Amino acid sequence: MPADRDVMRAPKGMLDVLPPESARWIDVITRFASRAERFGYGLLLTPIVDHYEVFARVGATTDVVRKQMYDFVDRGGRRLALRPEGTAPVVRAYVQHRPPTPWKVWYLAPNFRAEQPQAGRYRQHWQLGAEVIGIDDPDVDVEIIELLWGFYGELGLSDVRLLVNSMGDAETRGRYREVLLAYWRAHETLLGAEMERAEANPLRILDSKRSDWLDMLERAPQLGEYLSDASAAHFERVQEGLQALGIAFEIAPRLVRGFDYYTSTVFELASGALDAAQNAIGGGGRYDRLAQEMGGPAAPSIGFGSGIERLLLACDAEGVLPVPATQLDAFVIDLVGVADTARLLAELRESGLAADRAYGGRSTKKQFAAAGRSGARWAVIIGADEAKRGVVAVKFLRSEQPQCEVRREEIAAWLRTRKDEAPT
RNA sequence: GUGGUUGUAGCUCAGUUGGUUAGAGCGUCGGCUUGUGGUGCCGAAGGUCGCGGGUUCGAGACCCGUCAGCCACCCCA
Repeated sequence: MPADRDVMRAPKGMLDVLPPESARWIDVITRFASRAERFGYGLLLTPIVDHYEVFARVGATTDVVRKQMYDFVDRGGRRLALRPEGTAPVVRAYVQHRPPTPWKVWYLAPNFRAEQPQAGRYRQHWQLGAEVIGIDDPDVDVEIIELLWGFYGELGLSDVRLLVNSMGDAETRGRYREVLLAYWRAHETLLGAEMERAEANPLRILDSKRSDWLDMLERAPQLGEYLSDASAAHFERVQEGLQALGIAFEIAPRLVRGFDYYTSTVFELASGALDAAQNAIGGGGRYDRLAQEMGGPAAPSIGFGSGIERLLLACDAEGVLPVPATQLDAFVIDLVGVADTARLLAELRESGLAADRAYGGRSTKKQFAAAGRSGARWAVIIGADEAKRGVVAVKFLRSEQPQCEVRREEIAAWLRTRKDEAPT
């Protein structure tokens, strides 16, 4: 049996998010939810586990599926897996329920991948994402990128690069694959042990970060040259749409991304403030055949995922989205142990004010210290003398205004009025 | 999964060529006569030196293993 100290802690590569840091999560999630709803997307909630096959369909050469999945057999003998990525469950839900298209949904969900953890790379990480199922209009590609791009702007991020590319359709990819494979074979010496990987999935080598391959990669044949007329036209319209909205992008010919299901438009948003290898804060693309591959109707689709942990690292690096200051309005201080404290506190809270107190019969001094630490705007003091006269004392904790008295029955309304007048 | 690096109180870190009861700052708690916070002064709690083994008369310091964080590859958000 392992010792408590080894086991009474979050599993490797997984995080606890404590207050006050967690307040930033509320902030990020709320902004995304509000923006997505404004764009006409509705929240989709799917189970945290799905049948193994749902993810297996994502692709046989997709690493996330092949060697990073947390899968298990449940008590009914079903093979299930913790969700390793966000798109497959959405498409599965589409295939199952057949909602009218275009089906526009957003989601917030944890993903699980058993990889080697690092800062910005966790075994459980949370993604905010959006998908549009059942339409291949390039305007949708533009909209989905705009949804994500503008979200980063709303968070205050400015050092973000948008990389776009087109993977083409199945036929172009097949042709390109062969060309690329021939090219890798010509560089077999340089590839060495990685030649096996190159044979299995020639595209995967393209976005390698190895410096000794840089020259070889730059000279490699480019996918763009092999695009069909239809694919090229689609990609062209996406670029025009982005330009029309003033969204700055770069074409990244070697951007191929790690999921087999991608076709046509793919994109990635990289934070320039993160110099680590984990600088991709969001990414996605088209997957025009996935619904069919899951046994559903033809439903060309596009979507993206954005990792919350990385997003927050990028915010830290840019010095934006600080931990929000406390929102506490009032701190109730009980100087004489009167029974009214709980009642007064309840009144304030029920009237919509954020209010708190100290516990355990602390001394006056300690209660004021706690009030100061809490960041509350006012201390509402119940003393023997005041209670006798039917009033409470109000002290301003964030300014030098003199302390005043307010009638006991009016205190909630009194604080509400002042809170609404000057919300600081 | 591969390679590298780090690991001392809740947090950030000291800890001299291995040598007695392991330190500081911040934070927490308490006190400075019990009705007024943020500053000040005093005090306290809090550490199996990540864990296990080894070398040694003696290990927080050295060696091996292991776990965890971090970095690169890989992959990706």
